[in-house]
Amino acid sequence: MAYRETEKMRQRKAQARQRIIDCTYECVANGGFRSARITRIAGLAGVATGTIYRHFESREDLFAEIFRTATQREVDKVAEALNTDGDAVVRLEAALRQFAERALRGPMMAWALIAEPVDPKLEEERLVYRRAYAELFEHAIRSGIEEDCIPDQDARQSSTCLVGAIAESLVGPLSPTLAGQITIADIDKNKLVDSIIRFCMQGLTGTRR
Amino acid sequence: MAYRETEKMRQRKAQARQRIIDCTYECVANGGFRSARITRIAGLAGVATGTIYRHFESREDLFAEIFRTATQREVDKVAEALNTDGDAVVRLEAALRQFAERALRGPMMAWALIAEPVDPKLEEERLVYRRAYAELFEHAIRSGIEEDCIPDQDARQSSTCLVGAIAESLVGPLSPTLAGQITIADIDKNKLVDSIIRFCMQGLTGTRR
DNA sequence: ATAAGCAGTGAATCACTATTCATTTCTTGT
DNA sequence: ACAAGAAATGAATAGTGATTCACTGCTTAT
Repeated sequence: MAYRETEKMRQRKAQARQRIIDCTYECVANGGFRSARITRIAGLAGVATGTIYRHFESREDLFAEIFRTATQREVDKVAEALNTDGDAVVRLEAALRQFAERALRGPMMAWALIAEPVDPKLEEERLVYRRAYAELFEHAIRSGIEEDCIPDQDARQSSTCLVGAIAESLVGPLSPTLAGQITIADIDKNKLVDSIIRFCMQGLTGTRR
Repeated sequence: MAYRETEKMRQRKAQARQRIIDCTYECVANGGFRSARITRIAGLAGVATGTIYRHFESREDLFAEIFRTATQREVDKVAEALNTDGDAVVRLEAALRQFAERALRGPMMAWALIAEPVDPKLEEERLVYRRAYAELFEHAIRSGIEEDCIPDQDARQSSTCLVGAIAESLVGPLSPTLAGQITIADIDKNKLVDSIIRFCMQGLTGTRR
């Protein structure tokens, strides 16, 4: 025997893998999934195209990992906002705001995750994550119903509507044709976020504020 | 001179064109845009692949026409529902119901139009039509505000939320993996549609019913 | 019947990239 | 220094399906 995997090698490989992930992330954050070419990613990461395939089964697989990592980060942020103090209404507002504001801060990545047309495998991931958001909201709505600050309703259905309303409201502002050209002023952003939230909270609580 | 286009020829060509359109429609209603192959369409229409290109610039072009026709039909139905008698709240409810029920009646086509990942050109069309729906709703909301049956609000924003909420609520039930396997019972459909509408109307009016 | 010109044909081509794999380069233990 | 194996390389390949275009066959007016 002569060669055996050492810690040094393990680390070096892990670094390469991470570099590939980072560069893919950068490519996606820059132009979405569709325009992210393997050759380009390899070039950025300073490896040969073949090397990518020593770390990932396929392009789709690599993308799926990026998708999951990036979306999980967002889901966690929303979960965090839902875990603060206050009644369910306050927490839901905070969560919706978190979601929308983060999306507007990284519009291209948000678009890629929320609305870019993607291959079936990624689309499946997307559905999973939309459900993940919906479930977080659903849970909060249920607490709200128990706490009596939200009227009784089909929590699951309402949560789906929340996800849809916020996603749709963001698609326009996030769409790359616009995002590339127009810079959305902070004031507009705030107005946008406020009015999304108002609609959603009215939908939930049945009361104006 | 010898050959000159006659009425007979014009009609024959128009028929071929229509056959191509019909068969494309059928293919899309059967498996969405992505799986609709030119060769298959040509086969169904009883023409050679090359003939398709005598009638349409490109595959994308053909699809765009199908997309526009099919979506316009839906938009018209919604517009119709909004044009009946009654106050704005009643008319909006009718419109939302129309939208949802028609989608559930033709789930694959609805999915193709609303949620299937498509090429950029079609995606652009889709955005246009989402705006078209939103504008119809927006107009109705404004009348509602004038009629005093809907409280003052950002009508444009609310209309976008309506489109998002209803689209998202339908995406799950429409998604082909499900649609192919599960048949959605009429009772479930009614419950689904009712709860979508309840959320949306609460979001608009700020009152429970 | 004939010639001019358009419509239809479909096998061959093209375009596009992800993916492969024979080869090279590097790492390790003796 | 060397041999055994692993990792990296990147030019060549492959898969896919839209699109082309040289040719065939109709239609029309004379």
